[in-house]
Amino acid sequence: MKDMEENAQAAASFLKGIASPHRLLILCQLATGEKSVTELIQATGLAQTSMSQHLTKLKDEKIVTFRRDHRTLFYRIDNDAVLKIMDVLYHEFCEEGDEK
Amino acid sequence: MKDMEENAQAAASFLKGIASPHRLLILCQLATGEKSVTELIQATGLAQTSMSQHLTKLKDEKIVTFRRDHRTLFYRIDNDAVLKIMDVLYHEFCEEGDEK
DNA sequence: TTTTCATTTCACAAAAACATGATATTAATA
DNA sequence: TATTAATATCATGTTTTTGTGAAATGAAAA
Repeated sequence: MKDMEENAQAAASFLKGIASPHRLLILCQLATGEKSVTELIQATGLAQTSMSQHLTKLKDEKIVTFRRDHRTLFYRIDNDAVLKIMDVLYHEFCEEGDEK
Repeated sequence: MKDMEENAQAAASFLKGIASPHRLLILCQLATGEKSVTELIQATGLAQTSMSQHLTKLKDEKIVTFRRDHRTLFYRIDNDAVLKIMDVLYHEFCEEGDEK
């Protein structure tokens, strides 16, 4: 095991990649399968530039990858940890588990 | 299920509560059991004021709680989701699963 | 009841994150 | 090859986070 501070730094950097309402929305869209940038823009209502920057951040953190088909880029989730975390978040924030 | 944007906002706010190297370090300390603020300061090397502000943020997000014993406050983790996420992070960033 | 200990709150500066508009790139089509 | 479609990059202003020093609070001990 490496130095705890380094681990914490790496883990925090990864978490910051997800810790944004807009990026979570993007990830929710991608959870159902790969999507083009245009599709993501339509589904989320984000501005084009903003979308592009969010995707860049997700790429930087190795959370998503993409493939090109002609002039369209299709993004997809490519990270097990993020899927597990999204599962936790789903149960915690998206299910109405409050009424017994 | 409520509105997706609201869920994303709530989940992101929660994630931001954890997405900091220093707060992860604090949470790692608390993972082994409750600790006083002074103990946390010693274990992490953070400045006193900074520690207090991080703890405030963790309290705001309902990630930790505390009890008072005389003039000492003992903090502890009080959130299932955060424990699950820490487990994922541990396997991803703190284990040397890269050799072999 | 004054002092001390443990901790929080306040005020402010520095750094990081975010959104937006303008421009660039890349691939395809006319 | 000039144009258009899909997307990325750049520059910039704003907001949010973070750290630090100074002052405040609250509970015990002297």
